[in-house]
Amino acid sequence: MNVDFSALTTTLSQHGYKLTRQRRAVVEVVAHGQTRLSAADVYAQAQRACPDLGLTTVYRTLEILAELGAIRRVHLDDGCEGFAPASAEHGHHLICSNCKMTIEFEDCDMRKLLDRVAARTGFKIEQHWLELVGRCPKCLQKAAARK
Amino acid sequence: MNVDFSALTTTLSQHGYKLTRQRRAVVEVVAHGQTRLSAADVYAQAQRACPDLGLTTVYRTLEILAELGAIRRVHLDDGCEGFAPASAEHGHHLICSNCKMTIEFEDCDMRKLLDRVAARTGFKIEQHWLELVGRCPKCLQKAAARK
DNA sequence: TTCCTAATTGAAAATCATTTTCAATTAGGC
DNA sequence: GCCTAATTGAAAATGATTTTCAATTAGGAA
Repeated sequence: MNVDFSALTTTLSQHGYKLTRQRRAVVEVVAHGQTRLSAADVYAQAQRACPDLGLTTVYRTLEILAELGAIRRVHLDDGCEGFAPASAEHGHHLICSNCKMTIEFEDCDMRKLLDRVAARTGFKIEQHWLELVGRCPKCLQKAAARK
Repeated sequence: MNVDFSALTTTLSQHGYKLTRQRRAVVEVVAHGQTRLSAADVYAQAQRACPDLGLTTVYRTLEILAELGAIRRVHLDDGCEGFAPASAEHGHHLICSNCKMTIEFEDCDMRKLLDRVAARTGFKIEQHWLELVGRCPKCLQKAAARK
């Protein structure tokens, strides 16, 4: 489920990025992330390990990680951008609306739908963006225990 | 494909909203929209018919229309929020990455996928966000004619 | 190990999209 | 026509994000 810290730093290196303390701190947070995180979330957490980390660097690093495919942008209902770990080349996210826990899933299996819509509209479909929102097992349990 | 201006103003009325000149101008743009539009897009167009329209009112009106289900929020890759007409209770949008022309489609038919992911993860899935991006027939034709 | 330099940093400033404030205006019910 | 709650928009505020630029540093080369 999680992406590997070490694989990630290697990827950064291979793409010509220097491995600064700040970048390592950000990658650490992202690699162990179980929830979708905003830049502010990442900053708050990474700053504990790296107190001289600036928010600007968080934004920059997240941008690079997204470009490298290590994280994926997810839509947040409060307006700001979120990121979630991406271990798969092609995947989507399922997010708990309560605790924000995030799970990646790969097999969206949309071939049929895409073909159908394409055939009907004449479009050539190049991308699809899918995000699922619901309640995770834990939050469901909590809600049940509350009744 | 388009939502009806008149049905929209009636809906607004029925929900207790006054039909101001400004709101009419916004609804006019939205009702005839063939593309996904940002607030700024709507403002630029609606202002022609209603020169004393303020951007604030555009935002407010779009918000109301979204709440009433007349338009739907779509994800824009440039960061700001977009809106697209919604004539169906439940639908999604297909957007041309070139000209931004937007088509709504209803039959996302995701039952199977949702059930599969739910079964695997233990989540109770409540919402799904789906958006397709590609090239519309017109832009495809242009690109072909260019070769 | 040391040196060097291009890459990187972050505080401050800037930018951008959006929301709030509040006095002035107005839609529409009576 | 009157009245009032709803609505307006310019200005200000807000919050997320990006840019600027002098200072710092990662890591390759010697």
